[in-house]
Amino acid sequence: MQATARHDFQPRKTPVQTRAAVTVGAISEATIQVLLSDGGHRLTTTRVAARAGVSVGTLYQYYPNKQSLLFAVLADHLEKIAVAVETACAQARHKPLADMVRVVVEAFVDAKMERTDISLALYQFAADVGGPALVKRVGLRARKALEGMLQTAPDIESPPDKFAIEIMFAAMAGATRQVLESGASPVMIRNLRRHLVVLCQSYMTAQLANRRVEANGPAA
Amino acid sequence: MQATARHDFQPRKTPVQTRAAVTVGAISEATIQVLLSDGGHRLTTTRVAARAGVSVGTLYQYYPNKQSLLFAVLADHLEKIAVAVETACAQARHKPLADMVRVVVEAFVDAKMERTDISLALYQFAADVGGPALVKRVGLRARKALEGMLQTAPDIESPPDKFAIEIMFAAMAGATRQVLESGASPVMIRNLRRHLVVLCQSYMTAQLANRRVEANGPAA
DNA sequence: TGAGTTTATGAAGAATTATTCAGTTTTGGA
DNA sequence: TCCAAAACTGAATAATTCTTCATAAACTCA
Repeated sequence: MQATARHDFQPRKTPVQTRAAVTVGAISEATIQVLLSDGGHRLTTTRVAARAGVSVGTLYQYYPNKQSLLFAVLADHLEKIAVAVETACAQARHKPLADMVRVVVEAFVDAKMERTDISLALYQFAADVGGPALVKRVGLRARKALEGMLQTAPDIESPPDKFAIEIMFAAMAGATRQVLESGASPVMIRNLRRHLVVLCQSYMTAQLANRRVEANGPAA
Repeated sequence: MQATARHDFQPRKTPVQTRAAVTVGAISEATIQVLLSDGGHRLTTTRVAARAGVSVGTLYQYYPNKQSLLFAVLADHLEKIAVAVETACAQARHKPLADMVRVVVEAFVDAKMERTDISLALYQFAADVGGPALVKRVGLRARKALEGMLQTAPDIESPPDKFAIEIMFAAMAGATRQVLESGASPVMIRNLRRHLVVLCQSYMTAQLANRRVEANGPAA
């Protein structure tokens, strides 16, 4: 299969002519198509090329190996999630805590659900394809954005600490994934969106209250 | 690769002699070992057999194909999780709501973290190996146990509805997974355990309060 | 138009892998 | 001790799959 470096996730060359750009786009889309229709372990470079309407050779002209192809698609998807969260955080600055949480959670769930199929299909590759590093980086961006936003909340004394933010993000992302993977019905998804807001809001306030208690009198 | 039925997850035959039982155990253990040391896509039947100290033929005497091998290991792991949650639910009956939640969450996190490595390694196969069905079944068992326990809570008017329970479970399981996969430090894990209790507790009470408000005067 | 560059082709090569089965060894009871 | 059942062996088989490369087509712009 592969014998050389397995950390070569970078594209081999970038398209110059329009024709090539179209090709690369088609290959990307075909990757997702195959992933969805044929499943993870039937995704072969030949099949992707066929679905994209090009030959295998063409595929290898832009991606040095199969992994880099999946890496590109995964990176693309995660970028959208990150942008959605960052945008939401920017918009909700200086609003009350409850509003902040609602806006962010809804933005996240919506972004994730817009292409449920892709989220789902990509998860199974994350491990082999440099996904953990990507996921970690996106998580960091999201938490940074959250932190910045929360510091502008007018109705709390001091912003939540990093752990609380990390937990909230993990709960939000994890619960969404969990529900997705267990074959969520549309009803369930709508409920998820609503309940996840309540969950994050109540956790944030509870966490702040706890901290105040601990500060005033530990073990009291 | 495989050409016949791909839903044949059942073992081919069960050991009679002690020797065979030892062999099957060794194969199970070797599967995990290889999964951890070599990674998911380098897990081959030959490699597993070698690590177990037997020949490939022996492996195929008990498992009809590679998938059934992984299925068995996954089922084993999930069974432990399910039992942990059910036991916790049984123990916490008739206690106050907050205690119930704490006991269950801690039991879940502990069970999951006892063999962090296995949890992590197995997730990447869940999709291809009949995992979703297994996961769904375990989730159902867990939620059933939770529901039964919550009905005995002395300090609430009426037990939470099924959606709330489902969300709580998703948040608990999902957040744990999320933290695990992002390379959790021991400190982070300890914090997860503590914060997840707060998160679930506050969600449960908030959810109950919301329901009361909605019942008394919707859109007020 | 035409030379030079970019892009596309797809059969062939090299490796790997899941699975079988005919034959050998071991076991446990009569 | 002896033998039938159980367990084990591992080379061979039959598929797949990734990746390359020599060749051909398409495009750009002077």
